[in-house]
Amino acid sequence: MSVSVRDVAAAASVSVGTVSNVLNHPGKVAPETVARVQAAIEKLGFVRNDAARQLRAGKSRSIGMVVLDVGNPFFTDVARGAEDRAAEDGFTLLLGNSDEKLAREGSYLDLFEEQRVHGILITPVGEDLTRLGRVQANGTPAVLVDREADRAQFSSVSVDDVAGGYLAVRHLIEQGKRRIAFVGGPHGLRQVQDRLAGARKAVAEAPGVQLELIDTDSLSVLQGRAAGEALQSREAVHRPDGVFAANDLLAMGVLQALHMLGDIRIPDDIALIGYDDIGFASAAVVPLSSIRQPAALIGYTAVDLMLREAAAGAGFEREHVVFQPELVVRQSTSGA
Amino acid sequence: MSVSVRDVAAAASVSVGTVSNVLNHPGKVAPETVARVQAAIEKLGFVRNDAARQLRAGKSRSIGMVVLDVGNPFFTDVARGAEDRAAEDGFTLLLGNSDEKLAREGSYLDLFEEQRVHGILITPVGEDLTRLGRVQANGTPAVLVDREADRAQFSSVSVDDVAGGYLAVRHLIEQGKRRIAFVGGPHGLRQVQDRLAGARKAVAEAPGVQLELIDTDSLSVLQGRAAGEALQSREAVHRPDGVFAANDLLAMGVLQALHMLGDIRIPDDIALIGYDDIGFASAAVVPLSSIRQPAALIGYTAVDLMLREAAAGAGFEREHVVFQPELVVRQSTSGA
DNA sequence: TTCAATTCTTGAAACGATTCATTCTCGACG
DNA sequence: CGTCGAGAATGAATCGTTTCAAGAATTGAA
Repeated sequence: MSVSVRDVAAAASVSVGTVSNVLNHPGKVAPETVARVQAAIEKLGFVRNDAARQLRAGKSRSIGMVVLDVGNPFFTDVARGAEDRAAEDGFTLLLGNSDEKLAREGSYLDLFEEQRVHGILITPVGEDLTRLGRVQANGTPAVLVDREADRAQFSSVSVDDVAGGYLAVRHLIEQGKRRIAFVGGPHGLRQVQDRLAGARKAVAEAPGVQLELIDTDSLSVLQGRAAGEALQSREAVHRPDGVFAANDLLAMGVLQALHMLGDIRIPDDIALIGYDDIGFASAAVVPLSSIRQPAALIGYTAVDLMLREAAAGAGFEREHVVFQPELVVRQSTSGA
Repeated sequence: MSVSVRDVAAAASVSVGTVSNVLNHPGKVAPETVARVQAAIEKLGFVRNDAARQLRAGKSRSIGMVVLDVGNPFFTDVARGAEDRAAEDGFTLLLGNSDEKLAREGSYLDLFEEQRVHGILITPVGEDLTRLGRVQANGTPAVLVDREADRAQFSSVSVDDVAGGYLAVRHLIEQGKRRIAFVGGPHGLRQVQDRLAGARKAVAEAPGVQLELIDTDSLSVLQGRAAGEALQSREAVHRPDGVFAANDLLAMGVLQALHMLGDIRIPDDIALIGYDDIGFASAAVVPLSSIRQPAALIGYTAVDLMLREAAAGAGFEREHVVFQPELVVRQSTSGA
């Protein structure tokens, strides 16, 4: 059914080895032979069988990536950066979506292992990285994205989320806000923990400022809207006057709820700041203040580290790149 | 280096065939043997080599999908639906991003062919589908997504874009708008052509209404912003009073430009409507009217058709599912 | 004319899982 | 007591590509 090198070899009256050389080391083959083989390939419509190729090579030309949420523009931006770097070296990016679920994350890791992927980029759902450690021990380099852990074991590319949380809440406090609410969850996510830790730090430095936690099940617009509705249904005096959402999707949900259902003024009654600075943040009902992370660069760098680790082999010194987040002020916190 | 069935077989004192049976047809193996083999698998940390598996099987358990823009939530929603359907049958979705570029589309098709993918879902960049036809002829079913073509050759799942364009512009006209501008491009994209055709139809029905075309290089927020800035810099009398953008990203860009840079009132001075009804549309500065498409369902259905075609084999009667778009009115066209 | 040095080409041996025709083991039944 | 058959297990052959040691052909120098 499918055309193989054998068929091409026969059609061009050469050996299979020569066909393979034309494909992979054309310099080693006489020009006219190359032409003849290529004509045969063209004529027969030969397409390399990647499975056989990989079987022989022992490793694939793909890189596996698992993100928390493909619906979040932040992660698609990271993936884009990763894809760019991968393409530079002829690698393909396989993108998996864990949806913040351990089970889905696990099944992508299974898949990637079975595919003998060249390396793995992952934003892990939980704290437990033993599974990933095992993969790594078997020779597949893994790089943590947007998350730092056990520095000796995994390379990582991250942004200082504690600093980001601090920036966000300090900014709210500087705007005169005193009753701050942190909207986010699940708390198993390191991003959530760190951003909250930064928030706590900023609050601790400012006497008289209170911090309230409003938990969500995930970092989605829907969850944000639910949180916003909860706030909106409270009596005005019991509402916070500043809200820090763990990411922009949540923030946009909160914004929708507050703005559309209620008569709450933003930022006068409640100031709102998000995290990630996704492209849509600036186009929101009230343009959203946020903490910017260099998404594409994170992805690019992660693949870079991974490829370096793969090339270096066993005794590789793990690297850790930490970017600094940046405060972006828009109308949702600054009425002017 | 890597553990193979052979190693497992040796460790469990059985033959390789038995190990394979434990993996694939556990019913054919005596329970105690299954246990022994599984213990060996566990102990050695055996992971199936997918390349070898595929080589033998001749086809992979993956489905390839090429979309125009992963940054567009519409397509990630479609992909999500596709992934769901694929997962139901144990397939994996490989997601490629053509970025509206023929070259990138081509390299994904190459990749998918080499991977002997089970089937292909694609929103093609251009008009020329001969390449895709060849792939299809080689036994890999291809389903067109959000695009209908040569009905005998490819199955397709689409939305009636002409109807959608018609709905959008008729709505603008009903709001009393008379000088309509269509923002979109490149015109090589069928989506753009059809939506424009619908717009033309609506304009043709309404005496005295003019249609102006504002071309863009792609369907992105950035391009939309450029178009919006161009409009904004015109003298008021030369501006359109209704704008139909070929998708929501463009519309949001236009909105940003008009709203932030200028003193143009929306919808009073200019009414604006987009297409796709992405989640962010309702959270825009001015909540955006749009044409809704059942994104996830489109993806789900596309995989469904593809799997049916793959199962049926050669003499398969192509199917064509066409969904109807729906007008969603928000403040950007209806001041109330 | 011969020999050495290049430059090309060859074809068998891997890679690792799956398949399938065979062989082996029991137990039941006549 | 011999035979038959179901249930288990076996292992060689296979998928299609790449690699690599070895052979063939060509060139130039002596």
